[in-house]
Amino acid sequence: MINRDFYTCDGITLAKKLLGKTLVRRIGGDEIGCVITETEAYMGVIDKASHAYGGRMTERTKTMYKAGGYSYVYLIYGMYSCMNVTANAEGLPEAVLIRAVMPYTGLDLLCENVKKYSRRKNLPDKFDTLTPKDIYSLTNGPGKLCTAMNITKALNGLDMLESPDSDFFIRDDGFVPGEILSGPRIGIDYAEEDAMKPWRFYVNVKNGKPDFSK
DNA sequence: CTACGGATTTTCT
DNA sequence: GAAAATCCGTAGT
Repeated sequence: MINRDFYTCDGITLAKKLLGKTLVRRIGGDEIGCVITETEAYMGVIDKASHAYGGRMTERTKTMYKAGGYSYVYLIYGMYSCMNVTANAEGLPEAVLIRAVMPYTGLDLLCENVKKYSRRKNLPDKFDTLTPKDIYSLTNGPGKLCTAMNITKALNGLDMLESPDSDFFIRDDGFVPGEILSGPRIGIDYAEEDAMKPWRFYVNVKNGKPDFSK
């Protein structure tokens, strides 16, 4: 089982370690499990792209200052949630944004959520005929994966360590990434010199099939 | 394939 | 009052 030490490292290290781990959401006794394929590191007070740049401490950002392994969920552009995991020790506001996942368990429930909460109009009537590429397109963005897994601000600040009564946590199901690629982070043009830093990490995904061995 | 605008509301200045 | 760690449909190449 993943323990606290796993999260007690800098954000860049954690962003790479989270690739291949399973984000688990339980709703009404059913489980949705999605394997993480893309992450971004936000490096706290020294990172102009970070909400906590310069030590900013507001109602929103205070959960970033928690110890490693807690959820940081916030609303972006008025309509989408973004899911992060805090990194490093308490008082160091580093975090890892989860940018994309691959649906693994609970696909039916996941598809129900997309139908209920997504603004997409061109959804197929029958989800059981979806190709791997179609399925991956339901969760290949930070807002999309939160819609599909019904992750909202109500889940902000929760401990992501696995426990029997938790309905939101991270688990190791044994997926091992192949080559880990990296590049600049997305949507942070305002961050000046930090906008170029290669702090986005991802595995290659071909036709909806990520580069994992198990 | 790329480019653009609209949706929508919390958060911070 | 403006910006925001985004997504989706439409139009153009």
